Amino acid sequence: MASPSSSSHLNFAFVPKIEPKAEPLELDFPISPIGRMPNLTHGISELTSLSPATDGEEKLFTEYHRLISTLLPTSGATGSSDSTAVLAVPIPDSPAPILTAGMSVNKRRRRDRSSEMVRICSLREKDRIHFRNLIRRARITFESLRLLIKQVEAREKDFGIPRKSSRPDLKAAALMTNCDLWLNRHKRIIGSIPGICVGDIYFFRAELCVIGLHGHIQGGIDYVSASRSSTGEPIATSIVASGGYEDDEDGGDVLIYSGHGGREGNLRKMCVSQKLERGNLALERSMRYGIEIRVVRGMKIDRGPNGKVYVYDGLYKVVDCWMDGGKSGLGVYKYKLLRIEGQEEMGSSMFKQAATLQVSSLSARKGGYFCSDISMGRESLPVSLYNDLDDDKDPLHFQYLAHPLYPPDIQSQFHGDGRRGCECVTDCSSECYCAALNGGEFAYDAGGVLVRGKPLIYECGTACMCPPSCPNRESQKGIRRRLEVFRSNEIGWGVRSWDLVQAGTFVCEYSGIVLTKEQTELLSFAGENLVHPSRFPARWAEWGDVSDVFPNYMTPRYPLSPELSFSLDVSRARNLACYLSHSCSPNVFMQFVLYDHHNPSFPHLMIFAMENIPPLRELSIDYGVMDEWAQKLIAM
DNA sequence: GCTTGCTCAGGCTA
DNA sequence: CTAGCCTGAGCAAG
Repeated sequence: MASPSSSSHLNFAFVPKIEPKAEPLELDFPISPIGRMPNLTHGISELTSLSPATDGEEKLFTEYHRLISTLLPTSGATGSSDSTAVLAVPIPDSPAPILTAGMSVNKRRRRDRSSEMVRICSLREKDRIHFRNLIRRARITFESLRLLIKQVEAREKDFGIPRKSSRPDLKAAALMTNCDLWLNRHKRIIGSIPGICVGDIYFFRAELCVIGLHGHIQGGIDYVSASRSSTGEPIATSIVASGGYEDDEDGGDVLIYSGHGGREGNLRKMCVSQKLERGNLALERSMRYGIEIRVVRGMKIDRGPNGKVYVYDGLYKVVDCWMDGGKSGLGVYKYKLLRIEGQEEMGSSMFKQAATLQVSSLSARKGGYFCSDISMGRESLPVSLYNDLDDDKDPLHFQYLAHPLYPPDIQSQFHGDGRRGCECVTDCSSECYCAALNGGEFAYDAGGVLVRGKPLIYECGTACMCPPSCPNRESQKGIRRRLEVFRSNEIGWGVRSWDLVQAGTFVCEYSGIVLTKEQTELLSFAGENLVHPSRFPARWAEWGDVSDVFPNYMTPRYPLSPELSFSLDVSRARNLACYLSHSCSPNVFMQFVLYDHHNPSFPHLMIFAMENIPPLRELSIDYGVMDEWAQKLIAM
């Protein structure tokens, strides 16, 4: 097996990270009961018992049945695999509703939060992956629903239907509640939650609730209530430190947190002194019993849907508690929390570290930065190269291709393909020609976020009249975040971002020299390793999948994408994408896009985020073929 | 069980 | 750009 840097032809770096596939969980990992809590009797399988989407309240559903059925992909769009037929398919007038009016929704009461406290001490690797996948699935469902609801409401607005207050985050969470899709509600987990990593980032409080990291949509202190705790005392489990109280001081490993209460309504100012009750008492009791507290920090950011992110910073212990005069002169409870040692680096400090990288020049950075831009200006932003392990500067030895290079005869065909574009002067609307190509809707929302993956996306392109700022040109605008190719012991080469990457946004294109089917066969025969677009699993289908909530949801089948037979040769020329590492639970996925020509047999390979990816976390994609390869590696 | 009060949201507007 | 207004929904407690 060739190492990433010594192979003579295929030198790209998606080699060595091998993760076993998630398997059904065995139920014997150790869980320690807390205090006088009863021993766990049911086993951890309960943690995974998500019931199917059958229950719920009719009201929310019926409202969204109707609306969403006009938007969700349907099975109605059939057509031949002939590429010219794709262009001929008109906008469906009334898509077959995926949610029929009579769909039965059994009423069942939402499950109450449990009071049984458990601590999960250690997880085997395959359990870790299993839980990670559960969390991933819940987050994708939440975000997909949120984007979908946003899209529905934007369309309503276009039709002049007024809406009072739009809170797609709350609605998404409510739909998931109705289907009993909130995680970790039937056990109160003390300490780390399986599947949630230090550094994970969220944009909405509702999302924290959905995955069970923190139980309150507004409240800062989550605790097991006194009435439900076996000792009759409230026990705190997690806090969100958003800086909402004037007395909060945040020093990273040491956190001074203010208790709640003492305020009226939504006022930020204190009105009366706080009392040692509810969450305040819970934090004090957690200190007394040595219970660890999950800490989520709210941080302001420039990007993102609401200018704010929530970062999970790991476990802390309350070490001190006192009543303070407070800046307002009123009594405020203060808690000193110390971060437990031996955890992954704090997510919030990764933000700070990444921010320093943004402003410092190459020479001012500490060792390891070899090159400030391996693309030599060919990408829209510089792509830096980092290696503090050895002298390998492999990525510098290739010609940098920001966009794929098509064979001349193929390219000449593109010009004769009779393509036309839209004639929109300002913003493209759903009436636009390009919208029709996509089945009457655009793939992206107004903010340029991919609403759901599709077999193929037609962006507005060179033949269109609309301005370059058109939202339907998202992936052709080039990379929007500072990306870095870096060397690590575990993965050989990898790619990471200096900025946080919001789920559903474009990351980069996968580039190389395009080989036709015939050339591919010839070179494969010669033993050349090539990137085969057809081998990427259809991970795009996961992005936008709301079938857990709407069982009739169908994966988009339109626009049609023919079987892809071309390949990319990245042995001579490439871009940063070929340094993406492989994972079975990837955080980015491949989406095929057309914009500069209309030949669906040769789409662009565009990479989008399927999770919110914190700064400096490695990006990983599912190469598909790796399973076989990984097995060989394991066998060696 | 139901109701009420509490809450470091988030969206919109002036 | 920010303050303020307003609706919001889960939870604990009564």
